[in-house]
Amino acid sequence: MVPRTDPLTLEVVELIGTVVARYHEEYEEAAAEHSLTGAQARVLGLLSHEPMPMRRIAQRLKCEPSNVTGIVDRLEARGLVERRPDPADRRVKLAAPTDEGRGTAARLRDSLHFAREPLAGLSEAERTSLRDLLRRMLGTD
Amino acid sequence: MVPRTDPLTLEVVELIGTVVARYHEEYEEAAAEHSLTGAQARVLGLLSHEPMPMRRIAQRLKCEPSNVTGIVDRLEARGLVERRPDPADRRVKLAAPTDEGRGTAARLRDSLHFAREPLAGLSEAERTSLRDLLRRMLGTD
DNA sequence: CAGATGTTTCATGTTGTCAAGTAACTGGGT
DNA sequence: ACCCAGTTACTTGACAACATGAAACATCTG
Repeated sequence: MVPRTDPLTLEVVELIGTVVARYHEEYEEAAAEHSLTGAQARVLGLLSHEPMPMRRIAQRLKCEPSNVTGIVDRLEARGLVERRPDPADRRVKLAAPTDEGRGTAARLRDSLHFAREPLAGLSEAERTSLRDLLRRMLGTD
Repeated sequence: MVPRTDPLTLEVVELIGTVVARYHEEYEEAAAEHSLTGAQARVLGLLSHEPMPMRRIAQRLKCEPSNVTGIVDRLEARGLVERRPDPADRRVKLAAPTDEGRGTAARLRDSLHFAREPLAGLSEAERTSLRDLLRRMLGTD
């Protein structure tokens, strides 16, 4: 019943685990530099692309909507995000970044060095190859 | 000031973000199947390799030692882990998995499908290539 | 003995779930 | 057109887990 996993696959899995760990570390660190928690940074990053209803944020974060209420509350209290009515549906509240929120999101993105610097060590051909392999792994092809 | 990032690199970074998200999802899901939280599963996994002092667990998890106290408390309350004195230093408590804890850890590892199934779609040459690229990215070479 | 180290406890804040409540939309049936 | 039942969006409240920081305690080290 135990799936047979050859050493090569195991090594790749372990490498991915390391990538995941490092990515998280750097993400939290970058968020902390802007006095944000990881969850707050993720939401702000989402909203900086486009405003969206609370419900949609919850779907993206894969958590309960009631949880999003609190996170947006805290972002709103700090003036980084605001709630707007949705003209098409009065039940809906659209969360949108303020100007300051947009600025913070941009600075946050820039301080997210991960994978950008390490990737610089790879040639363009290698990066293309890495992209294709990751795509296939994720079934994004 | 903004580091120039070509579209290819950006895409790779985004793909890695997706990998990270999916990895976490599956990890939490696998943990939940055994009625564990993510943090508890991580600690149990750590200890299943070898017992270690609380302090070391905190270093591995990159959190405060006082946090580990609570996580190990909950694992101990469920009979998955026990605290033993360290014969060499009476201040230290070694956390070690019980037999049941070892079993749970093993079942947990087996239910961690991530990357194993997706990787099956790659040929051996491709997996080797992916391994080498990840190694170089991580500076593990 | 003085200082450093390992663990716990306490206070506090954030994230997460679930259940209940309110407001607003939707699709019948009359 | 109207109303009503059911659904959907969001919030609130209770509660558990996770996380930090400060303070307490026992123990080690020089």
